[in-house]
Amino acid sequence: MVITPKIESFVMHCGEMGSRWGFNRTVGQMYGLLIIIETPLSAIQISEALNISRGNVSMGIKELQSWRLVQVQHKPKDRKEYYSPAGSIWEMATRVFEERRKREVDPTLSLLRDKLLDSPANPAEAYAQQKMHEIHDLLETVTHWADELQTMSPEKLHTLMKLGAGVSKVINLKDKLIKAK
Amino acid sequence: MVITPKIESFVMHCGEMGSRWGFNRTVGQMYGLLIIIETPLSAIQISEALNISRGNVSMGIKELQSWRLVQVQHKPKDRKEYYSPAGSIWEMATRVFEERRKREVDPTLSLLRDKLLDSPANPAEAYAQQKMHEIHDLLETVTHWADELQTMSPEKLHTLMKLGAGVSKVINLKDKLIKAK
DNA sequence: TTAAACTTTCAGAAAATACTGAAACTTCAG
DNA sequence: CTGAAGTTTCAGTATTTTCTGAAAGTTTAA
Repeated sequence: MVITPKIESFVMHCGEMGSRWGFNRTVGQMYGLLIIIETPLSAIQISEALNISRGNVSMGIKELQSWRLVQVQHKPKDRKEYYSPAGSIWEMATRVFEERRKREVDPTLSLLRDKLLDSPANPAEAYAQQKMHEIHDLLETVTHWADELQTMSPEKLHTLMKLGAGVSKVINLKDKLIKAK
Repeated sequence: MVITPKIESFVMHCGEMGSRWGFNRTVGQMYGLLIIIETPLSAIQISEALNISRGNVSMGIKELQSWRLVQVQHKPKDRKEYYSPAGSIWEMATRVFEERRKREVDPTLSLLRDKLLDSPANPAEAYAQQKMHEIHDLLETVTHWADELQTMSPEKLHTLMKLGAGVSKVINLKDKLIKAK
């Protein structure tokens, strides 16, 4: 495994960004390393490359697995487990996005649903519920939209994104077609 | 300012989610409180409602301002500053999204651009650069797409989201129209 | 000016989070 | 079975982040 300064700086960057992306520094570094190095790596290789303890690698792998971002492989005549990123870059982005939604949006959505069940006891609560309702609707719309985007194939999604604001025109077009009926 | 158990549980939830949304617990609570209480609140009111120090409120407000999520107001005959959420729920979501992109994506994009400037020194670097290139392109596409969505009016965006996977059909339609030329 | 009313800053304390390393556990070849 | 080769767990430690409260700074009415 060759780690040149360029590769190292990418890995360290992933570490620094780690916490912003939803995991911690070492997990970020581990993931960066697995992506940037072509061959699958064993736990001990990761631990040596990043100068972190074997135990920490084990915990980090577990974390990455909970995000469905790594795959385990075995080599013949070797009992070690070798890790590599699960799926293409595109799929990884999709997974991070999806998992983050689960962690960042779903709990709030369920709390709001719950709070919106019973009726307000006074004007302050009436206002509060109105706001909660707005947030709930927004999150639900966004969640639903994200769900649907994810059922689209990467290619179609790519087309859609490349289309950019052009989508707006296409929608106008559609509106006109409908009205013209 | 009336804080019923229902309102309190919303505020506490915002605190718990805070770190997942990009800020810390008290900042999350403060923001939740400002959203859910109709009247603008002074720093001291916030500090009392949440049982946190006056200094912490000052730092929290600063943080929320850096996210462009709060507004300051003044009441006549009163020197205190009163805080309230900036913009509609929809605008808030947009801002959080935008600011997070700035913090989570932009630094990586600029690192990648930099690393991709010079040519690979060996096969390991060639592989690494190929991966960096893939990530770069993905992030650039997504960033660009997000930029364009943000220039759309909230209503149009809402229409687009409600349309959901239907977008896919509209795109197909567009393709057919083009090909039919 | 002055001083009251407010805000901000920041050093140090407290709390939360991450990391280590050794022990416990698992697996499998012989 | 046994033990070598590996993985996981977790108590304790280290590091990072957050919070407090007192001091310094700012603004304005009189």
